[in-house]
Amino acid sequence: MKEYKTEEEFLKDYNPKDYPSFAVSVDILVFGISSVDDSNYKKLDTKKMSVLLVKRDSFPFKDKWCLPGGFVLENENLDESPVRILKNETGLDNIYLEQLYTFGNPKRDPRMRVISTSYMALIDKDRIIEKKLNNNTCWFDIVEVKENDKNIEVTLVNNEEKIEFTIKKALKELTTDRYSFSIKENNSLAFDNPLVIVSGLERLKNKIEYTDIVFNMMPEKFTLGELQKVYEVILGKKLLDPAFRRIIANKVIATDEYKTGEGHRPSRLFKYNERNK
Amino acid sequence: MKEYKTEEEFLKDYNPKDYPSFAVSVDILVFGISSVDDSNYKKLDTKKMSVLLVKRDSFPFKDKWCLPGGFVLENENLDESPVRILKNETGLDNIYLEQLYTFGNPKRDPRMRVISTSYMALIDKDRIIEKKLNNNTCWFDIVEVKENDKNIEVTLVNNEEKIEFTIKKALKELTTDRYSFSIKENNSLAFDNPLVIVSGLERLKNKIEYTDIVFNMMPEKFTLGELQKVYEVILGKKLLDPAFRRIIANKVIATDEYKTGEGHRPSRLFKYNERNK
DNA sequence: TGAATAGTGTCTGTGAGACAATATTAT
DNA sequence: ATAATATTGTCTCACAGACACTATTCA
Repeated sequence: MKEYKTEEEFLKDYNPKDYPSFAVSVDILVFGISSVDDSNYKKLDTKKMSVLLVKRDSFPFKDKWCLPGGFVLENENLDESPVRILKNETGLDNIYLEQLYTFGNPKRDPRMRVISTSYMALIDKDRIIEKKLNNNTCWFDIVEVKENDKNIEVTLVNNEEKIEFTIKKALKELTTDRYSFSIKENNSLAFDNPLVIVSGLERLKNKIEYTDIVFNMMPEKFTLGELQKVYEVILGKKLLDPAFRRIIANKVIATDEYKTGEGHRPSRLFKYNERNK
Repeated sequence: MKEYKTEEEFLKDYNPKDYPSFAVSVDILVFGISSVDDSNYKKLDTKKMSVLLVKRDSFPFKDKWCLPGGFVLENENLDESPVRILKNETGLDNIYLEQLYTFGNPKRDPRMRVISTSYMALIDKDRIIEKKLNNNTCWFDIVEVKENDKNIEVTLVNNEEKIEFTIKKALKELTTDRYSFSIKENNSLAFDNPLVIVSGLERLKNKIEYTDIVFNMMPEKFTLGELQKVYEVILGKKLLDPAFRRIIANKVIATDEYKTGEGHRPSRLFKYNERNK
């Protein structure tokens, strides 16, 4: 092996082709919260959470749905790649993004060896509803997440289609960590996208409890009832009013405005309290 | 654009060179807990946490210390790469590993474009102390982690050397997430390794509270005093005995054995209670 | 015997769960 | 008036922090 005196000298001789080469892609799991009108004028709108999916128009996985995503560019910072792709594919800009997990199964993509880093994006879907999505891009509502010791079953629907998949939970052998996930049933989604969705759901459920992440999914002003409904959708359970109000008390600031015309007592509008802690 | 009828047909024509190519590497942050003999025969051994570092013998970053790691192989699952590398570089086998974060700054490595996924490994260092490490591999004790609103300062030492670095904490602009980290001062470590170390310290601190991860760093049988000292080293603060015992009460099972000969009342040995929840 | 840790008892304050009660609106 | 949500009050229970006390060993 040749000896080099300086780093410059070494780099001049260096040949990148000596190392295995991979394509690197990102998958973006976009969660959006939106309102569902209730027919009863007295009832509050309910909230639902949706995932943004793209219909693949080319191989591999042609005609299956997949998460928005794409390849990282040659001189692009990994963390900036999802920002660019989200803007291109969906027109969405200035959005909360966080890295989830990097998947690197050699058989992930039949074309070539791909390493894929997944990101989770959170938005208030009502706020961007007017933006036109590409016509191969579509919101799917998360209508059911059934979890027990062994499996997680997820059901997504849009106007015409229904997507279902099942994830198998397994305790890792050696470790005392949480569960590891593997895909058990999946007919509609490309790649290992079901794993990404489940990881994101878990991450969101956890982080809503100890961060202020939820306010990325809220409009600027909101009632506590609305905020509570968002918590309930994400956590998948009802919360008691007084307990909820205690929890979020110092995360919000009251405004002077009220939301009226709802067929019942008007409720005060609140804002996110950014200076919290 | 040519139209393909089947996936097979498409794949035959497909040329991987159409996509930017990256090298993919893993960095492994190995945390080990070990005992420090106290000169006073009556005092309990204290515990310390150490990080495994390797001295680089080639460019880039020649003669700097870095985390064990290497390139992912062509047909290797990403998550299996750190297992192989750990075994080769250190002889360590059957170890708790979890993925931390994937770093992909284009200037990370002067040789070429590299994406690097970091993993955290946890071990009971006393249990493997007899294994001979390569002579360019060395444990550094984490002797100080000073954190305030703006910075995290970390000091590592081995017998001869002292490594210090400072990480700058910044609130992300858009997001309401936790802090984002950047390197402020670093003279001794290669690549972005200081970021990996700090991420791991944070992850460990968090997870020790809501998982059983700590038992990966314990011998099979241990006293509650020892376990408490490990918590204290990781959390960086003293804990009160009764509170601690309440917390870990259903994570451990008492054995019939006692640890004696310590110059004070013997203490019962406990085991990890695996069937917990 | 004394230093040191092991292990337990218990008081207090905080905070979540639960339920009740009151307030206010649009139809 | 009524249905529906908004908002607050408060009781109880679980649990963490804090401190005190007892137990036991070995040089």
